[in-house]
Amino acid sequence: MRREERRARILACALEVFAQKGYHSSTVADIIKKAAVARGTFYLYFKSKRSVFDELLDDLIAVLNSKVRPIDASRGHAGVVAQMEANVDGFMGYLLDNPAMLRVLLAEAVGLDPGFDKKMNEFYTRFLELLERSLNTGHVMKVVRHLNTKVVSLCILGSVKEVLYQTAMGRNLPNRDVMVREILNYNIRGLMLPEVAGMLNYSNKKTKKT
Amino acid sequence: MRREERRARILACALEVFAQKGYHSSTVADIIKKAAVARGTFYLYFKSKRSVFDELLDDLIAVLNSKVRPIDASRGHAGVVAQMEANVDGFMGYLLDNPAMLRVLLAEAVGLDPGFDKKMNEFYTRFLELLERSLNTGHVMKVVRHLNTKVVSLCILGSVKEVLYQTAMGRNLPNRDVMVREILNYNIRGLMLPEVAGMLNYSNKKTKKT
Amino acid sequence: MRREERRARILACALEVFAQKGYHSSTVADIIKKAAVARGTFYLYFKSKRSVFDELLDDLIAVLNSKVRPIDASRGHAGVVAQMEANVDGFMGYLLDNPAMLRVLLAEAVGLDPGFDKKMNEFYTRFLELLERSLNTGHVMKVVRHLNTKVVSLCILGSVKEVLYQTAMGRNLPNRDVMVREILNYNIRGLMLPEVAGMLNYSNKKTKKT
Amino acid sequence: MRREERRARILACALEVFAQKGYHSSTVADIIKKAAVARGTFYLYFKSKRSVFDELLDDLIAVLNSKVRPIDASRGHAGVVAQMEANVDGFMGYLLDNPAMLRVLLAEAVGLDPGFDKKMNEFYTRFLELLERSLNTGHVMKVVRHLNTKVVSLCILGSVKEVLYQTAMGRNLPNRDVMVREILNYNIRGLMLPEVAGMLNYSNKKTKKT
DNA sequence: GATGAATGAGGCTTCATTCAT
DNA sequence: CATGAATGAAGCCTCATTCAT
Repeated sequence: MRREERRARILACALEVFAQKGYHSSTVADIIKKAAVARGTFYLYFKSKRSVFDELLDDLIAVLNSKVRPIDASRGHAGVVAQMEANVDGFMGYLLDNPAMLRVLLAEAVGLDPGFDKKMNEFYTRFLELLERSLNTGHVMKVVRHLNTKVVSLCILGSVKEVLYQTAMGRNLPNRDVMVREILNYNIRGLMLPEVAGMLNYSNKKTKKT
Repeated sequence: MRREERRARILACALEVFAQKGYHSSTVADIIKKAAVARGTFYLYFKSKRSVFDELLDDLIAVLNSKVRPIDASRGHAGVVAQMEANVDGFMGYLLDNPAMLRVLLAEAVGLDPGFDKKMNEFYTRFLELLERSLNTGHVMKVVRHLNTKVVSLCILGSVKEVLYQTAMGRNLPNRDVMVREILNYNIRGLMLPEVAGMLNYSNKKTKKT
Repeated sequence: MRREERRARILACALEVFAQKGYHSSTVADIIKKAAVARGTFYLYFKSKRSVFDELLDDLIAVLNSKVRPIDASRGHAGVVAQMEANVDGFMGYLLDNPAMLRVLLAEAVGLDPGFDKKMNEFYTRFLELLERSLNTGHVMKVVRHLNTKVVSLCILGSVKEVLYQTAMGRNLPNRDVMVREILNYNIRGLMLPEVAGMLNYSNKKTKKT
Repeated sequence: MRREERRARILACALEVFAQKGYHSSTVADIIKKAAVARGTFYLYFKSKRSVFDELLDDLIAVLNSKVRPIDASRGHAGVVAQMEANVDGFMGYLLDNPAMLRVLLAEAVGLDPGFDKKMNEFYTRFLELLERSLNTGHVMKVVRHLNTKVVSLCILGSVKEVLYQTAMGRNLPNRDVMVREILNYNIRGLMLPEVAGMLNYSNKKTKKT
């Protein structure tokens, strides 16, 4: 009991420190100072500085994975949108409520080293597969237009990530509800008025390239 | 002349090293080894390891800034799309042709330290302002639907960045033309078939929140 | 307790090293080798190589300051001489008993950098003010002849310093008692026989200059 | 001709630089910048940074040696004083007219390394021998009182050096004439009024020591 | 378990000197 | 001769990790 508390305290303090100073600039000294434990104690609970970050990221990934569910297209259009909303809202909500986690995920865990890159890659892959599956289902159900699921899944992911990333970096943005609604509308409808978009047949145009 | 070559060689090698190992894991030793120059030579051309990265990033930012132009909505719908394509293609094209730059921008320069964060923030701010202006113009010209320009600009930026980011991380994706086309279509039209999207009036729904 | 011992050990070894090789030629490697501690240990106790020297000098200055007291002329001629002797003997005694300190003060701390120069300047200023005050008092008490206290204070200080300095540089000199006695007599009486000195009225001569 | 000029220019600039920043803080870059010659040129004229300092010091020592002559006591008391004055004035005058030399001699060349220490030692030894000889002669001629020539020679040297040293360190002092006169009076007469000094028989007292 | 002192590998930078043009 | 680019040895300091108490 005591043991788990101590461990959790260190973990929580490490999160704060990493979020504030970044992984590389954070020292074990920073963490133990904030956690008010001795240096040796830190290594009693964790193998290394790196393993603490690892665990934080693993926990975060597990939580986020639980926030997103594949979309069941059989429940009608409104149902699809509701599920999309639930996913975006769940994912964003958790991170916006935990700004330290947000920073760690989108700023500090990026480009750290090949090991982390792999972990992040797997994490995103799960989301992307889920998105692709949802898009495919949607297409079959005549809800989603014809599109390249691989690329568009990335676009969807990117639209959510960027809003969160810029939030983490301190950009001044509307509140959560507005952000979620705008992201969903953007994803559902794109940018243009339907009558204009309908006039374009960009998708059939031959794109010339260098 | 010789002088500039030497400098460029070191810069290029540093770019490779940074792209491969990340800023923090890269050492001056790595760079000079790759460039086959002596340690002192490095410091003859650059003030510090940090200043090399700085310069690489500044150069990259300058190039990318030149690749993107605000959209002139007065040239008709097709013109707008062509300009969007030119922007996306120019931006992505340069980075896809320079994978090391791509990695540095989207993976290695993220969360490095407050100084770099500021620089990146300014860089993205310029793009976002440009996007916002374009969206506003488009809205006035009755091309772009009613939307929150701040949030949607981030979505647009994010959709491009994520495709590039995952490319940099080695995800297997279609070729450049397909990616550009899909990104544009995604941005113009969103995900859903127009008839379906038209049935939804999500934007008017009251979103409840915790 | 152990902690202070360790610190003192490093400090003592650093003193030896500085005395032997001079500040600039001494490396942290030299110090830790002599102290038989690891590199990191050194920095556990001291901020930098410079700070060790700083501390040695500060300690030395504090000790030396305590060795010298202003002269109370009210205790008669013999009393004045006794106080002069106590001062010279206390000052010289400590340094002659600590040859490393002696070398550091008079050889290694000279012309190191503006920061040290300032410290040394303050140190000497305290002595000089004390000397000036004593000379003034002595003059009022009709013990000390008419003289320029500023210049003569320097002369007194210099006579002591030079004897110590040359001792530090290895010049073969008489033992401490003889040195103290000779310095005192020199300061009290000057060089010449009183009857000769009395015949001169040099101080009234007009000195011509280029 | 040209060759000697260039050499002299470098030497002069090096002197300025050494005087201003000290030997260790001065870099070859500083010197060549001030002299406006190329790096390679510097090494065309001098073997090393160290050898420049060496030469400066050697030159200075030669000049100073020429300024001081042994005292011929046969010319009467006034003559002795005149010769003392000539020596002190010559020595001090040159250094006060060349503040850079002054700083180099008394601040920068102190405790540099064993090689310089040796050179300085030889330099001072010459002076001290000269002083000792003069004192001995003076004693024989019944001009100088009974004293320990070794120690008192150091005192004399020290009184001059300290005044110069503190001048070099920027202490505010009277003009040259006053300084010379005060130093001479101090050396001839000591501190005390003759009648007081005469009452003391300090030199016969037994000095007790630890 | 808990502590915190000790460790030492490893990184960045400086600068006197050399050498090809 | 003059130049200045190139060199690399050497020094300082940090900080993750270990270990004796």
